[in-house]
Parts: sequence; structure tokens; C-alpha cells
Amino acid sequence: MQNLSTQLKKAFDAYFEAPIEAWEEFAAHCEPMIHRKDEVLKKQGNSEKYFYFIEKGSVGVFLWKENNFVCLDFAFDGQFCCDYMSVLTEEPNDLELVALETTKVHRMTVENFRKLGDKSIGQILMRKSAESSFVDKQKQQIDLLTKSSEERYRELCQRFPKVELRVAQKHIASYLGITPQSLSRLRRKHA
Amino acid sequence: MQNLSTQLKKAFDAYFEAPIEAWEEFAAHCEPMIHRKDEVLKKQGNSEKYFYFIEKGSVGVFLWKENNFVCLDFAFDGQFCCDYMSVLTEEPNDLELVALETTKVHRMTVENFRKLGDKSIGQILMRKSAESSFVDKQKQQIDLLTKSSEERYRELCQRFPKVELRVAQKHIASYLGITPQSLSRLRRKHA
DNA sequence: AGAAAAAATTACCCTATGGTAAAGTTTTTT
DNA sequence: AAAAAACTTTACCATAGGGTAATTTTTTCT
Repeated sequence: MQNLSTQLKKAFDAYFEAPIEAWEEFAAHCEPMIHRKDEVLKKQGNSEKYFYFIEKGSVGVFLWKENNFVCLDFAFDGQFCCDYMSVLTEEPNDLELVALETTKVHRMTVENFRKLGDKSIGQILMRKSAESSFVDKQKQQIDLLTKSSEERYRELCQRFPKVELRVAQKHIASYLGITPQSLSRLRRKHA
Repeated sequence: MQNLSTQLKKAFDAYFEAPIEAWEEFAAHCEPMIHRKDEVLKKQGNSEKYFYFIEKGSVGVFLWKENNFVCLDFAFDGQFCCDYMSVLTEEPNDLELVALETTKVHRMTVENFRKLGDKSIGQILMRKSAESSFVDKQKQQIDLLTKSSEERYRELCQRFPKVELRVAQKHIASYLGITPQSLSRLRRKHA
């Protein structure tokens, strides 16, 4: 468990710049959990029950659209994830979280996460959490509006090395906003 | 000034669900200001100096890309806006805020906004602010990934009635992620 | 008001991506 | 190990949107 603390602390430092008490409080309420590939951590249409820290593995955030799914986000080792919109609005939401490989997480109930938010130290945690989530989303929007799918693919591969090996092409394609066929073409061209 | 209070309060209620003390504190530090069309409220590469509440008019958030600009966001009457990424990171940022028509704002220095954030009431304000900004961005990302430019255009027109009359087509086009020529075609088709 | 500048529209052709289908590959199931 | 299912690649054609340029309309400047 000491190992988690080290890694969790590192994630906090990179992500939040929150005071040390905040992550201690957070860590104290975490429960370890293992999810196999394709296991659904949060189902579309439900309210989010947990806030996750990924120790090892990866999780995809999906939106089901007609018969297809669109991948809105990936989260890998050392990152946090959840259907944050559901947490914030306290309502059911259509995002679906799925393990993309065997994944070890530490999760905290949203109930506890919210209770944390009532304390002043948690207030800061919640704020930092929302702020960094916003910055990430803003970057994604900028990429979608200003970069070609080829650029976006190359940057994704840089940001998450080996992502092509760990995550199905179809998920990467939908994340980029293109079809698997188009991604396949891109890959062939610049292989 | 009573008028502002009413409208500002309304904006808070719609946006933040923050306690009444938060917006009173906010309103107390605001300074009224009028910007003419095309006036730059925040220049690319600078740090954000103000946090704005728009009483009447509109502001565009732009990112300059090569010789062009891309519109990332619009803000109209009763909304807040700023280069939020710069405020959060406390660093210079490339977004540029421009008045799209004659616009009356009430602005607060980021310095004061941050000081507010140190009080517990401001902590909540900052958190709510980040949270609602995140939700907005998430929605934008979803639209970009799941909807056609035609759908996005129609929804933009619904969300901000008369937007086609108040804002230049080229800005709307870049917000949608297409060229003015393509937007022109769309408009002709469904006029 | 008239001239100049900027923006919007239209047109033409071109390219990136979509849709469908089929072939090849990998993974899962039995 | 064989069969089935799922995924990836390839191919072919269709289409939305881009690039350039010319024309018209609107806005700005003098």
C-alpha cells in the first residue's frame, strides 16, 4: 500500500498542486479494485458511483451514438478518471467507462468524494480537480479545431507511448473523430 | 447599478449555484466598462488581467493559427468570460478575447478574483466556475465528435438566437470547424 | 456621398474521410 | 485444435469540406 501512496502522491503533484492533507484524506478513503478488459466501470445512463485512480492499466470514456461509440478520453497509469459530468451535476449521464485492458484502480465512492468536498481541504481538491479537467478539455477542443487527424494521431502516440499496442484501433479512431478505415490509411502512409 | 446586481445575480443562479455571499463579494469588486466592436479585451500571448461579466453584447474567444483565427467560444449577454486557462495556470496564454459588437461588461481584476479565491466563499466560487467551464467544454467536445457541421450550426442558432445577425459568419464558421465558404453553402441549402 | 476595404457568396476542382464490402488477421470460444 | 467472432486492412466509389479565385454585398473610412 505504501507503493500506492507514492504513486498517488506523484499523480496529485502532477495534477492538482493541492496541499498534502488533501491527498492524504483522499488516499484514506480509497479501495483497491481490479477490472478485466472490457469490464464496464460505469454504465451509460447511470449516475457515477466512484472516482477512480488508475494504478496500472487504462480506461476509456465512451459516448454511445446510434450503433457506435465515440471515445472521448483515455486514462492511463497514474491518472484519475470518472464520469465527471455526472459527479458535478449529480445526475445520471450517458458516458460509459470501460477498462481497455486488465486494470488496477483505487476507487473512492462519489459520496465520500462529495463529503470530502464539504471540508475546506476537500474544497480545494474539488476545485483543482475541476480546473485541471477544464484545461484538459480545452486542449482537446483546440486540437479538434486546429489540427488534422494525422497530427492528432501523432500527438496522441507521443503523449501515451505504446497506445497503439494497448488500445484497439477503433477506439483510437473514434477518439480522433475518424473511422477505423481512415486511421488504418493514416498508419500505412506514415509507417 | 441595481440593475447590474439583478442581472449578475441571475447569471450566478443559472451558472454557479453558489451561495449568495459569493456573488455579493464578486459584484463588490466589479468595474463597468464599454468595449467597441473588434476591441481586444485580452491579447494573445499575454496573461489574463480581468474576469468579465457581459451585461450586453458579445465576446469571442479566439486562437490564432497561422494566418487565421479559430473561434473557440462565444459569450453573450449574462455570461462570464475570460482566458480561463491563463487564470488557472497563472501564465501567459495564446487565447485572444475580442468584442464582437459594442459590449458592456463588468470586469474584476484577476488579482481580486484570486484574492477572492483565498476566502472560503471564493473557494466555492472558483470551484463552481471551473466546474461549469468544464461541463461546457465537455459538451463542445461531444458536439465536435458526434455531430455534423450542419447540426452544430443549427444548435448554435438555437442556443444563441440571432447569432447569425450579431456575429460575423467567418467567426461562426471557425467555431464550427469549417470555412466561411462551407458555412455559406450550408446556409443556402437550409434557408 | 463616394471610395476603399472587408466580408459573404458562388463556382470550380481537389482531397480527406465516409460507407460498404471483402479479405486477411487476431482473439475468443467451444 | 478447430470454429467462430471480432478486429484490421484494403479497395472502390461517393461526398463533405478545403483551396483558390471571381463576383456581389456590406461595412468602414475619408
